[in-house]
Amino acid sequence: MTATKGASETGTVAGPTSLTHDPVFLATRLASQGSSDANRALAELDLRVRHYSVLALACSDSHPNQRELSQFLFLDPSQIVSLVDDLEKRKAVTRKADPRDRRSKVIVPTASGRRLYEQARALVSQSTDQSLQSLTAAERDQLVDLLARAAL
Amino acid sequence: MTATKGASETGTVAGPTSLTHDPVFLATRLASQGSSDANRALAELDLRVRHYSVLALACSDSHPNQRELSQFLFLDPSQIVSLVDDLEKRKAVTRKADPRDRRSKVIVPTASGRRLYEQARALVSQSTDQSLQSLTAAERDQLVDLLARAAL
DNA sequence: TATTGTTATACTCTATAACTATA
DNA sequence: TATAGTTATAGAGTATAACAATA
Repeated sequence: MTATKGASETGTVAGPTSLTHDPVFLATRLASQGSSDANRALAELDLRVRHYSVLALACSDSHPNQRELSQFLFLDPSQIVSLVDDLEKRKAVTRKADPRDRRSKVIVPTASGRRLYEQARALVSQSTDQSLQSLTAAERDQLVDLLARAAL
Repeated sequence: MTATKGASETGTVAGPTSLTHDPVFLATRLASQGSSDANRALAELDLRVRHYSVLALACSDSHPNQRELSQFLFLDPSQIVSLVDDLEKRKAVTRKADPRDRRSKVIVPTASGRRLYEQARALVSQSTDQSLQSLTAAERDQLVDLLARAAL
């Protein structure tokens, strides 16, 4: 049994607590709820949010190597290995040795990897709209701005 | 080796990505960073954020039973059992059968549990200040308000 | 019959250390 | 010596099902 609920429910613990004013607790709740929803949405592409994050960065213009992915995603290098392994097995990305430092492997998307990313992005976007339906567009922008300054 | 970094670093993936505008991704990063810091701060009390959350709700005026804790914290009922077991072992809370429904067990703090909570709260508060040092007090209030409306 | 709490179990995620190949 | 990636492994967190007590 899972305890995850719909977006606008809090369970029956109603009264204000120190937790309900704690930004880290609230961020954890949003992350848990949002990731769970996004995982459900990505299931039809046989992807998880972790893989989606790696794929998104591979498709960006930053041409990240595995160490950079590790730092940006707060994941251990060994976890990146297995995520990239998975994406490589399904031909969504390849590891390309950096000619200037052959220890370093740049993760580059294949053509089908880019198509997969676009499909996934649409699904995640829908899922996020759902998770944040209680905010107006302006409030959502404000939230993104504040979160980016706090977390990036 | 852990990949968690200080509050103002992003690693070397600099360019804007869809991820850097994704509220769920950003919340996940803040949650990961903030919880990691809070766990480190709580270590001196031999507490983890999970236990702290349960203790905080037990010390609130909502008098939660285990099912309510489960729903509010997005944790499985079986996980609540083990968290409450831990807190009960160290005499911070007790399980009190609800006379109106004897299946239900209300989690109530002991006197020393309340003292533990106050100590923990101070540590978590400091840790959160650290995590959110890049925001002004007004911005932080705004963030809490938006997160509460999105996540509660 | 349905619900609360509990136990047991399997699965995923995370953290740590040791190794290799390059630098 | 130090760093990028890899492997192996152990520990923490999560999900699922079955059960006892109570409603």
